Amino acid sequence: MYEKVTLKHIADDTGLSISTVSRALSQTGKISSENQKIVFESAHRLNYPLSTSQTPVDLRSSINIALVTRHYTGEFYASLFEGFDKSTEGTKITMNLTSVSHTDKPTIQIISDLKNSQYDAAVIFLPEFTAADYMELLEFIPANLPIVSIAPIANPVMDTVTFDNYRGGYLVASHFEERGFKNLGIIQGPIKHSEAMLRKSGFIDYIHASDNLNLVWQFNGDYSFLKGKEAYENFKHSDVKPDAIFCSNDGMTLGFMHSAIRDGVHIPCDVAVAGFDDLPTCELYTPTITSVHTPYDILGKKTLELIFNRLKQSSTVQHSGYTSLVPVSLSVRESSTDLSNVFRKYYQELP
Amino acid sequence: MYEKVTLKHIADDTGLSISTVSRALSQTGKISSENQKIVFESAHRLNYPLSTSQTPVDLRSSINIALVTRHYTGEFYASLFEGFDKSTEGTKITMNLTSVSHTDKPTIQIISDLKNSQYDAAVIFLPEFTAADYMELLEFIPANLPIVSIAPIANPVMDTVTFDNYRGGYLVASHFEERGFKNLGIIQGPIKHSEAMLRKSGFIDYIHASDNLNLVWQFNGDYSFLKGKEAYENFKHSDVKPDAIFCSNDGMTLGFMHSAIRDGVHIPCDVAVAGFDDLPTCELYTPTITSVHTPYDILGKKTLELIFNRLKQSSTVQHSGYTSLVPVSLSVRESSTDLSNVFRKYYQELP
DNA sequence: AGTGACTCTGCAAATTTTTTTCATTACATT
DNA sequence: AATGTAATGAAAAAAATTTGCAGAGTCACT
Repeated sequence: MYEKVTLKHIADDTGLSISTVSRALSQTGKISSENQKIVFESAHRLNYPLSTSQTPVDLRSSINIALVTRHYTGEFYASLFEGFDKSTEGTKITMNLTSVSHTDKPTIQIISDLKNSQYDAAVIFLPEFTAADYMELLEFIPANLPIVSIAPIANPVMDTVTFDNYRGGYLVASHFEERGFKNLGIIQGPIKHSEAMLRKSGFIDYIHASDNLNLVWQFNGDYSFLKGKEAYENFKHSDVKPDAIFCSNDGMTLGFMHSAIRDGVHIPCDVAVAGFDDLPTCELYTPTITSVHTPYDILGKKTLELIFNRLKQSSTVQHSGYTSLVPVSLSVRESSTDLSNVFRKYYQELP
Repeated sequence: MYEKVTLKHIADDTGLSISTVSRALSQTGKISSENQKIVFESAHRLNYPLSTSQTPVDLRSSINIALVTRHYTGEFYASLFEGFDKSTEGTKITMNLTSVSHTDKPTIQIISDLKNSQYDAAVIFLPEFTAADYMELLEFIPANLPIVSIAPIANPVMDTVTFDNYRGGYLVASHFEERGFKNLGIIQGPIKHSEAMLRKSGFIDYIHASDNLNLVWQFNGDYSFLKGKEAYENFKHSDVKPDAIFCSNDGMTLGFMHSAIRDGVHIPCDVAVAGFDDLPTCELYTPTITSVHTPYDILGKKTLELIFNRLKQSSTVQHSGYTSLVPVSLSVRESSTDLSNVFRKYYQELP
């Protein structure tokens, strides 16, 4: 059995009197800020039961933020988390990855419970959430738990920080034009995902605005590797073949290329390819893959700034629905540029 | 300002008397187990300040376990976390990924602090930790915070659950022999990592025990993609060339293959390759990559079992240094088997 | 140097919260 | 029906926390 921790313990620990400790913890004025800091530090160290957020933000030794997502396999989530983690560098913020995949509890319940598990705020990435889900979430979460979404929604009901998906698609089309491709194709993401539609729109809008480009092939994907392979089969049997294809995410890019290469299709000579997400694999694959680069560390930095400000104001939480877009860029690689003989030799002298 | 939550609130909430609530929370006998459960549930819901682990394990609504690692980029960590998360399915355990990378705090400090952040236990994966580090860690961590390591150590001072790395290397050599390869090579991992040495030993011991096999080439790596590329350069200029190479992890496998393919080397015809970790990429690469499969979900399940038992005993924590090995298998793919013309066509008709 | 306004602190009293004692009830066993 | 046991609430006791008050510094101004 643990002995109960009381003000007396903290008083002994800090050398102050019980009254001073009490005043420090209950924040009823008349206390020097140094001593207040000392008392909170001691209270935390001795494990005095303080309900969450009883400690003012600037006196905390650390701020805990949960990153809530659904799936985890693959590089995408590793990159996402790494970006957030990197952006906590030099701050007293601690990021934690929390799962909503392998559990019976409803997602909204999990997020609401964060408050009781010493979390100060939550970043949610749940692209499959509908407007109704968001509304329900807003109702249930504790009022003093700031939440920021990093998945775009058509009609944002809470603060959102997300990549400029529209511009990503736009950049790809522009790059294809620059490279001299004329007939373009797209493997789009799930229709219900807002960001998939934005990527598509950016791509198509550029094509329509240009005199040189035509959209000649389209395929509905779901972001999975296997759908990418399916897309290739569709492409293979299509009458009109695009010169260049924009895949809405790298998972499908990899699937498409995997099948294509096995079929003797040369990328980019036969068909050029560009993806979205710029996963580490893009640089490691053969050929290396052109992809829209999404700087997770900047996304993280922006998001944490937003949360930090929200925590400081503390008072009323407004889920204003303000969206902030993080710019993306294009990492141009071999899969969309003319190859300077890189693979000419490859497998040539085989029997 | 939040109103302070007292026993009275819980009494009103549950319909019980203050005395009963007090008895339930302080666990001084004479209380029915149903009511105790009800009281704890209510206390949690109303956010009554309970210092961590004041609630007995079987009455908790959830158990929080932290997975502490250093790096995060790449699929390896995503797979690791996914495995753990999967193994919490159907339990009331919640896993969280915690970083020790991007922070000024010393690692040991972070782990010690977990107790204060409502964590009930920790799983640590810190391959670079030395015996001295582990000893120091054991001294500093709170006595009632069970810790299990999932990185092998030569002389384990705390409970360890890890893959059978030795057997992994052994399996690869055995597979190479079966395939008819004679002269083998190895790109080994960092000498300071215990598991890297085990992988190497398993591989080499099999070779020595066999009459058909010779070890003709060796390279010291560090698990990075770039070292894999370096390894290829070394291989390229080496006089004796192995028929088949075991790369101690998939990062280096990818680096080696990347350079080799660009140099017109055919894998597996010119040189066969097998890796370790069986990352998702192994199946997506061209050619697909043979690799030692490490079942993270089973590792997770084993680890969580261990922790759960430890939490139930609660009393004295013994860091017994008991090691438990999770079996690995070999995922055989194209990079080490004779290719049935898969790439014959590829790039053949280029000018 | 003296004065007053101010802040911060500790002691002790006041108040609140929690624990314990004790009587009562319900229910099972003999 | 008598006895024993466990669980509970009311009230008393104990413990913990907050508050009133006085004193000690500090600082600006005379």
